[in-house]
Amino acid sequence: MIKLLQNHTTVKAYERYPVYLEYLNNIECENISSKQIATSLDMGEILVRKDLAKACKLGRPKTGYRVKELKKDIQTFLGINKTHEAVIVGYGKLGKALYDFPGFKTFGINISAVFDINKKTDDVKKPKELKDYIIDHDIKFGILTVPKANAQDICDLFVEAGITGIWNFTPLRLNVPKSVIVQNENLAASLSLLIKSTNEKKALRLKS
Amino acid sequence: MIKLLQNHTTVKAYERYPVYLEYLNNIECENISSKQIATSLDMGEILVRKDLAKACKLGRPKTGYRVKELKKDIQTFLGINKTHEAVIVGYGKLGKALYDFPGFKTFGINISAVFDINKKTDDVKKPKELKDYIIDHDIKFGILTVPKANAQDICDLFVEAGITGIWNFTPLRLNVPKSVIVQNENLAASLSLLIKSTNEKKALRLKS
DNA sequence: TAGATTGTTAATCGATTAACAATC
DNA sequence: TAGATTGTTAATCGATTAACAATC
Repeated sequence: MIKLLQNHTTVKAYERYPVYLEYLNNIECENISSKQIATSLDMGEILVRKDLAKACKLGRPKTGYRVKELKKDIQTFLGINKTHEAVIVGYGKLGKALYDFPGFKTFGINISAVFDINKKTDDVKKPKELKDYIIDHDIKFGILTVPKANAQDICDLFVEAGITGIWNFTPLRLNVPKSVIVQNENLAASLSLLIKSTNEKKALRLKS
Repeated sequence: MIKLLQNHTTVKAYERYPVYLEYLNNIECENISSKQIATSLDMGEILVRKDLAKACKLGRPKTGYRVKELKKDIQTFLGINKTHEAVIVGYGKLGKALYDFPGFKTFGINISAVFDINKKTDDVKKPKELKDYIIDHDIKFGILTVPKANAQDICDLFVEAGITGIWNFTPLRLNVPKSVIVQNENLAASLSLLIKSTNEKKALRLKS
């Protein structure tokens, strides 16, 4: 079996890199130590050092990391130093909100086109054009914000057309070949975690 | 130090329960085995059994779990069997999209009011009313979809007014007392993970 | 040199999986 | 009874943390 993520860097770890990047983008200084980063982000100092070691070669004793180079290294590491074309399918409220998501620019994603069954404006294309469009424009990323009932159908079109990464905002677990990556944006799971954590904390407070 | 999540159930585990629930809501049968669930969701059978064991008491050899009871047990376990009041602050595109998020209903969250600096419609309230509103209506959850620059200020209002759970859609790491739970919805991290995974898979394919 | 900070190796911790006994 | 499935105890695996040597 192909092991997708190497170097013992786990999924969870990868989610930390954008956090580092966001932090680094908002500081002024030229150099920074792992301790400073860790303190600011409320993380373990050694963990930060280990993460950074995977993404960059530098890091000098006594002075720390050069902020400018570090940012560039993390960007390269994440593969966001080049532009990737993407489409959004499902141009309801969530699709519209995502269209303006500033993160796309930060991460080198360009929204090439949006698709929806209802042609709401001139810029919105029909799903029947989707497959050809993806192939013609060599799109690699698809963002899925359609109703659950249509999710698998659109997903199949994505796969047939050669898309390799799907950002799935529907609650449906998509059926895809192993070569396609699906990132499930599970808002429901996230919300449920918030509720559960809050309840548990309340319970603990009542107990103590 | 207070240990927030007990019973060796980790954060990651809690995100699986809504997935089980979603799955159970979409099947017809009366009974289901851990093996069936595991196969359908592409998970480990034993993991499913362990998860379910934490949420419910039943589970009968040979027949499996009663779907109806199992759903109820998971709902109780997640604390979504009662309604919680919430407010959304920041009524831009994302805020509007979230307002219609069907998950709120599923998880017993009622959006009591929305706030924005710009009074876009009659229903949108001004942030200066926020604190009093939260106190008067005993709101416990705040959903934060304002620009990053205003995030900490609104967060502080949340805390002062007694909100205990914040769903944070801004990229800012909020500063809160230990008694308040923040669930960061890190879209940027998620997107970056998708890009990274896709790149790695591509690299692996080229290599092999 | 002394002190600060990195990076690596070993230890710990926790989550997942495997093995298996219990039960219908 | 035999077979299927649960639930528990032990083993494995991987991620985080601790300890410490290396370096400026």
